[in-house]
Amino acid sequence: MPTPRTPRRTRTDAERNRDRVLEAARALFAESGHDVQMAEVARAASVGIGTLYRKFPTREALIEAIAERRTADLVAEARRLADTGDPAQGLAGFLYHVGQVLAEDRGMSEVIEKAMGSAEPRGETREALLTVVAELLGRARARGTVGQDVTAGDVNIVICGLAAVTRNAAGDWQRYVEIALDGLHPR
Amino acid sequence: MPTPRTPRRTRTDAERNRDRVLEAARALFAESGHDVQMAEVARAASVGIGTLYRKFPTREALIEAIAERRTADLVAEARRLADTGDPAQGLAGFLYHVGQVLAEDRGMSEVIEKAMGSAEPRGETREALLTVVAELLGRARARGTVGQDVTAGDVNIVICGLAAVTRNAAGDWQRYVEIALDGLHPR
DNA sequence: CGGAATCCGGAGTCCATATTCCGTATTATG
DNA sequence: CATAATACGGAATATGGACTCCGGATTCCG
Repeated sequence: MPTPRTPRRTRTDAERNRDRVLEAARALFAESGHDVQMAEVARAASVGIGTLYRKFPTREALIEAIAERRTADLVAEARRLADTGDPAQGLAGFLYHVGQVLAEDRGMSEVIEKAMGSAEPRGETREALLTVVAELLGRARARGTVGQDVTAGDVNIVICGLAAVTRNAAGDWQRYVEIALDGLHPR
Repeated sequence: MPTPRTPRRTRTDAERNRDRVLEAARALFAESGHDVQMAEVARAASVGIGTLYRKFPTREALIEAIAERRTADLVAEARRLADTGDPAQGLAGFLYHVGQVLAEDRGMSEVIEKAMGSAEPRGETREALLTVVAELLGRARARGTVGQDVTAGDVNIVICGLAAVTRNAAGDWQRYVEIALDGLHPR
């Protein structure tokens, strides 16, 4: 009789290492963007390169895993703001929040720039982000905070630009948000 | 008696090849950004790799040479717009012009994003660009097209964002310019 | 033309990095 | 504990691409 298969529990050290890698990579990517060397990630995680690759078979996979997480956080915050009735928050609050996050995370600014810009936002999380943003916009429009003619696409390109600004003129992103918000206001 | 040095004229084929490289690189960079392979540039220029490297000892040097040229063109156009008295032109006209150019030149969008964003715009041409933009802003402010509180830095970050938009959402950059311009308008 | 003086081409060198492989070490069960 | 099942580390390998080198081709000058 073959295949008695009793699937053991995942080894605790394996799980711990996975977390270490994720955390180290998150920090490095935030600091220097996605072109960090895999070896450096392994070192920062106090893990062998072999282990790193067992967890994430490809650099792409690692980047993707982290992008997914962080995007989910963004979505969560957007939902929170959407539910909060606070008029001062909503879309505007979200833009400031995104600016804050991207200014401290170069890797994410790269992810978001692409996600908001291009027409192929692979991954359901990235899709979810577009959805909440659209909802945020809907509320803002209903409240009269932004013009009736403002589209979701408009907001997306504003965020796309925001990503570039946080990446290159880290100190002035708030001013950028102000200008963009003014530009979206009903005339 | 050594060193009688009679410096010959540059060989015509050498000059021709230099132009070919410059043109080929411009086209390739415009199409795919700066991460094109040197070998590909040589091929496109119908020139050997050795020749390519004799003209431009480094990939950096090649990129720089082209960036310089194209930036100079931008400066020239800005000057033209500044001198034209047409109220409809000026800063606004320049932003549309930049959008147009960057939308068709990925390489330039990379250059401009950095030039307008960071605080170290190496090269006098890049410096000149900042200067004309400031002048354009001055006139727009005088004319009341933009708010009195708008600074040169504000315009720079707007252009920085524009670069990202042309690169990722090529179709919507005009809308971005509209929004930004609205955002800069006096309230 | 003749022969320097200059250039040209592109195979080959070199190096940085991602990714693989496998002998050991660690952990989960019974 | 014994032992199979899993995971680990990191040297070794594979790959991609920038840059070098030099014998051969061109062009300039008198």
